[in-house]
Amino acid sequence: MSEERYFTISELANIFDISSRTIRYYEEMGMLTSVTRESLTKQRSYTNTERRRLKLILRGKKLGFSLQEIKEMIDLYESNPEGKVERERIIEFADKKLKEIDEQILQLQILKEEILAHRKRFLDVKQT
Amino acid sequence: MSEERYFTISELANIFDISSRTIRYYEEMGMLTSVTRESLTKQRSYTNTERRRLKLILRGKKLGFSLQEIKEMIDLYESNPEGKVERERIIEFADKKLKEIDEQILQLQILKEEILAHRKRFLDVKQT
DNA sequence: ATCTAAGTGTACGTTAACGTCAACTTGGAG
DNA sequence: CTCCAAGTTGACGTTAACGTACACTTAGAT
Repeated sequence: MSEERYFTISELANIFDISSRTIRYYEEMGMLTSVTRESLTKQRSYTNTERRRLKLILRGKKLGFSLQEIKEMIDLYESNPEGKVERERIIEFADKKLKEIDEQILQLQILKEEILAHRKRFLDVKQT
Repeated sequence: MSEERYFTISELANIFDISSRTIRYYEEMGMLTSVTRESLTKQRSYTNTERRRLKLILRGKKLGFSLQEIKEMIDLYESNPEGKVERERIIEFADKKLKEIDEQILQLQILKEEILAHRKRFLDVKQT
């Protein structure tokens, strides 16, 4: 399953419709790690793994999370916890995030209802 | 039903756990209108209507919308459309927002599933 | 009337998340 | 080898959404 497909920075940028600068910025922030092939080259190269990470980051952004929050999630997501304490910390964090997400979904549903109600009021008014 | 309860700026700030500066900023942006009582006083006074608006704004923020987006929604929400064209524009806007919200809910559910799966993996590992 | 906590306008400061520009370096087509 | 589009590293610019500081003004308890 090891597809050794490599992406240049502008390829990734095009795929996700963002700028190269943005990708470099994410790397600068430690949210992305480019695979500089054997340090022979100075240009960045990305694998499918990075592609997926980028997708994760962008989804997080769309959902209103800050880059810092996203970084925290990804870091935990990819950490390999040694002891029991570490694992418990992760579980705890996950539960916290799940609660936040549920709350967010709930709020979105409320907003949705309100917009629907509002929309209906305008449909009802057939004549001025 | 006309409860003539008035709020000072810091009362509202305390209620929503934000700063007075933030409220003034929202007003400056045209998202909030203080009721300066008969222009006798120079201090702001808010009614329950403004309280609700503020709640709307803060919910929007929590959901990742920018103040500009929230302003657009509120403006449309409170506009009294004259003609048919105006009403249609509002319906259209509402439908667009509803789609966005549904998409956002979907993305949140996906994220939720991923976190749950990840969480499960750590629960499964009982012994190191 | 007075005093003080709360409010006001004005203005400059701050942080996140990039945009933009300049002065190079790199790599692949011809 | 030669070129040039694409990439790189700084560094400074920008915008949204407030924070903060200052020099007043206002309101309400005493």
